[in-house]
Amino acid sequence: MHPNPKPDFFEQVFQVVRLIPVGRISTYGAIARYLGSAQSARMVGWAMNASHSVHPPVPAHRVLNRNGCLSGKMHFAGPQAMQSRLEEEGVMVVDDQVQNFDRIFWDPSMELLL
DNA sequence: ACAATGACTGAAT
DNA sequence: AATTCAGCCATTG
Repeated sequence: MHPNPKPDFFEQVFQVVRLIPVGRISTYGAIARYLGSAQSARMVGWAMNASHSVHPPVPAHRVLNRNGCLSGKMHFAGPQAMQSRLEEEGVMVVDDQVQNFDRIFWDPSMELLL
């Protein structure tokens, strides 16, 4: 990879995602909003796409779209990798949709007041 | 430098 | 309630 011209945004995304507790999930939009770019949800997704080779690891499987569905599962090692990881953490997934979405939703701008 | 793309979202239909 | 439209902006061709 080339030197980081502006890795700030990605790095901030990684930081926040790493704070999502086990057994909880968040969304692209919520993270984007927390970072001040409410309309940059797509960039959060793009950051996740780049998060595989990042250290320390980023729990990208805990980031879903606003409907609570595993929109990014295709980008993991296997087609079921994302769901498996979530289920290992106690998150129930049915038909690519997380269950009890409202209950386990972790919103950084609400939970992570600074 | 311009056009297209995407792990999205909120508004409009 | 479900589907479509249009913005969003970093990255890539």
